[in-house]
Amino acid sequence: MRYWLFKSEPDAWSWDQQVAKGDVGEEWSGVRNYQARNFMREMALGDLGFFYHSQTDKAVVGIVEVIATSHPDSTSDDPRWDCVDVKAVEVLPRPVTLDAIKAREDLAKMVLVRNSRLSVQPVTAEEWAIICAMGGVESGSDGVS
DNA sequence: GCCAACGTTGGC
DNA sequence: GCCAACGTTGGC
Repeated sequence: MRYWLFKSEPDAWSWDQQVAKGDVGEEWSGVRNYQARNFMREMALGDLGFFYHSQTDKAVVGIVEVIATSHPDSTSDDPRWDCVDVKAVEVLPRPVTLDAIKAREDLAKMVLVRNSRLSVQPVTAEEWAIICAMGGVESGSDGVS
């Protein structure tokens, strides 16, 4: 079981829209970057990810779960592009801002900090636990089914 | 709205 | 296969 981070502009696809989809979830479509696509191809059912709002928010706002492994992106005719499906699992009681993340020594190596442009990225178990704690998520690394 | 960083494209 | 040009992303 691995951890990830999905980045979205709230204007394009917001956490609220994700929540509104419920357990049906939604394709994480529109990724046109090989690195990001390759990470999605590595994802397994039940993997968890942070939902990050870029631009106006710049904060981790929720947790999603992978509910379909990599498949062709329905929004592209180009067979190169795949994506997974995710569903909203839990909102962060307190969103964790980019500023707060950057302020922490133990999160300095996060991809979010180091390569801000990558839209789908891996998160270590340590980083996951720290951000869950910062966000006020009780369950942390387990039990969010 | 600007600009830096980065990825992709296309000419050679 | 290199590299310049260009487009896009995202923080500020």
